[in-house]
Amino acid sequence: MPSGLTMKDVAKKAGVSLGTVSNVINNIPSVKEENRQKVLAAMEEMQFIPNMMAKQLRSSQSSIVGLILPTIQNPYYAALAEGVSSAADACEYSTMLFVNDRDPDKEIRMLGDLVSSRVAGVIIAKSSLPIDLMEEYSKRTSIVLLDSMMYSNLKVDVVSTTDYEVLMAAVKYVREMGHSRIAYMAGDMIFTSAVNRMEGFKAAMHNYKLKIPEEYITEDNYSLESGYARGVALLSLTYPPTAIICANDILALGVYQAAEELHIKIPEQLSVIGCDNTTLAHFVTPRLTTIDQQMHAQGAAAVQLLMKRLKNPSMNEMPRTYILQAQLIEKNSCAPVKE
Amino acid sequence: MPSGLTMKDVAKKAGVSLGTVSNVINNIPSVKEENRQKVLAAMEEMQFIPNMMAKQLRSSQSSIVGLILPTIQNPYYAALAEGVSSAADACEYSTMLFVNDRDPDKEIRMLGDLVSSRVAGVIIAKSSLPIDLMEEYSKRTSIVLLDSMMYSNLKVDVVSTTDYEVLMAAVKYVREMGHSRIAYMAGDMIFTSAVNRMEGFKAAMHNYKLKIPEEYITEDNYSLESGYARGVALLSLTYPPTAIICANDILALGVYQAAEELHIKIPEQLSVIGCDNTTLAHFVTPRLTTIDQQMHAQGAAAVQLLMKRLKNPSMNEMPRTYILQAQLIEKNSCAPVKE
DNA sequence: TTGAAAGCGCTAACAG
DNA sequence: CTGTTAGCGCTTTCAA
Repeated sequence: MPSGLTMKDVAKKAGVSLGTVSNVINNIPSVKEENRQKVLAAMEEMQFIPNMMAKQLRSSQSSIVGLILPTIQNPYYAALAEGVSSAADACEYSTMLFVNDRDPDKEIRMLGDLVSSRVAGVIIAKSSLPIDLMEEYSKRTSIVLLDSMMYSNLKVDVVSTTDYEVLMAAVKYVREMGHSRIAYMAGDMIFTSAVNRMEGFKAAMHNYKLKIPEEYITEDNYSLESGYARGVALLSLTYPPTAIICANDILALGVYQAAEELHIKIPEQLSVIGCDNTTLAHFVTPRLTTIDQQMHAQGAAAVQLLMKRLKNPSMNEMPRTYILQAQLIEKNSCAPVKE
Repeated sequence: MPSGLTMKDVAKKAGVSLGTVSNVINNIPSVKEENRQKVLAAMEEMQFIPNMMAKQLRSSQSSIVGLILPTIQNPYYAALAEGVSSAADACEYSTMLFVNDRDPDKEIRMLGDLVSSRVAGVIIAKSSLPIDLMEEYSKRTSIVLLDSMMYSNLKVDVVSTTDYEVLMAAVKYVREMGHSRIAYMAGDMIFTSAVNRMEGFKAAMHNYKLKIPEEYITEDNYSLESGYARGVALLSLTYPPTAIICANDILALGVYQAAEELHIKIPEQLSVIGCDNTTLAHFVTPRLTTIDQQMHAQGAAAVQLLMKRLKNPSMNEMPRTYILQAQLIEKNSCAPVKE
């Protein structure tokens, strides 16, 4: 590819100095209008496109935001990515996307690459970075974490939703439909959101003075298979739950399949609540009542947090937390208990 | 953020010259082992992370691949993005992601940004860039197009699937189940894949000497609403189709909703084929027979094409086309016609 | 208001 | 095999 013209070429053609061209490009007002026009004309004519790398190297500031995700095939992370990408775009930043496949080594390498690229900041979802590395890297770039492990005392910002509260709301929702045998299907408990949700669930059950049989709480991965297997197990109990709250929509669909197989009707005989409000929730029958995690908004919030730190580097060293309101989205998978 | 140590600092600490440090970092074999160790030790101790921007500026070669998509919330593009990202990662490239929201102006700006960043190459899905701009940009960076408008005579590489053939296969599939009233629900006809599929459909119908009533072919956007509306219209005809082939899975789900509303049973009374093999196809009842577009593989192929051009810049000026095999994925939404 | 000049951190010749 | 040096294309003083 042609290596591209430089500002020097533009300057020559416009008959001004390199500095003036720079001033025009950066909208420095002190440029004489006549010269500005000359430069603009030259740039247009030569189809000049400035070299970002040189600009960023020289000014040692980047207009790139790094984003590290476990995957992007899950609509949940896709929404996050779009939130980040569009918010960054609105601030004239670009997004560098890395998918780590839940491989901790890849996560480390990718974060290293991002630091190496001297990006403005990095947003990481579901980080499981060892705390010493997180500390190390957080000294070298601004980091915003979404639903990751707990890193106390580190200067990393955090975006999250009201996991605790919304789980309470979910319990309340089915409780008020008369349910008392309520199960919770959790995901991987190393992440903050999982922990908070679990606690919200337990607290709500406790408030209602409802017993939680040991078998009603399960922890496993987020797959359809796991949802199905756990669904079958739950529904085969002597006292099966009449409502199941799942840590994501996929698990809930696994429960749908388990229920279908056991000829248990949803929502008449079993209420199901999912989590994430993915498109899936919309397309299954019955439509799945689910918890909206506002991933798009979370992505945008993460970018905002980053921008704040960049604009004010001397900002309070304290990490900031931005908490969004998770919401129960009422659809058709829950119904009052029938006696 | 601390601006970071430089190779100069490393050189000083290791007691060697800047050049030697560079040689160590770039694995130039001529470095004396003793010095290599000293440099490595110094880098380790100082936690040195090289500055990519400087490296890329100086060597005027980037290790970034640009990716422009209409959206990433559609699993179809998410799979593509993951394919690109992971293939790029395997080649030690990073991915810069842009989501243009189907806004042509954004697409132009984003491509400009990418060229400005002097990325190694750009992969664009569903490009609708005016041909003159495409020509202009294709001179300045390597471009690989996926399912875009036709740009003849331009030096842009293309990745696609066997759209024509697979549509023929789809028709064959339902034809052999006895269907003869087969409708095709198309998408936006400015893109190559849409054109090819349509032609494949018509050719297949022609081969089977089947009539295509005018109402059986519709063109509109890819939304659920459109699928529903067109589904209702088709199924309300005096001679409604017994099989509907849709240009994507979402449309097919719209047809599901239309059928449900009209109390038409799928697949007993109506066969439906989708396209894209998104997770949705897997989760609906009955599972949707669909066409797999291999988006993940397409993404990886796009990266390969780029890599080939980079390794061999003097490569044949001819644009290359990489065609992947689309596949009909048989699930449960089609059945033989009942008389 | 502008031009000249000094680098940003790195790579790649080149001499030694 | 290593050190020195000249830039990559840009921003940013600093004088003029």
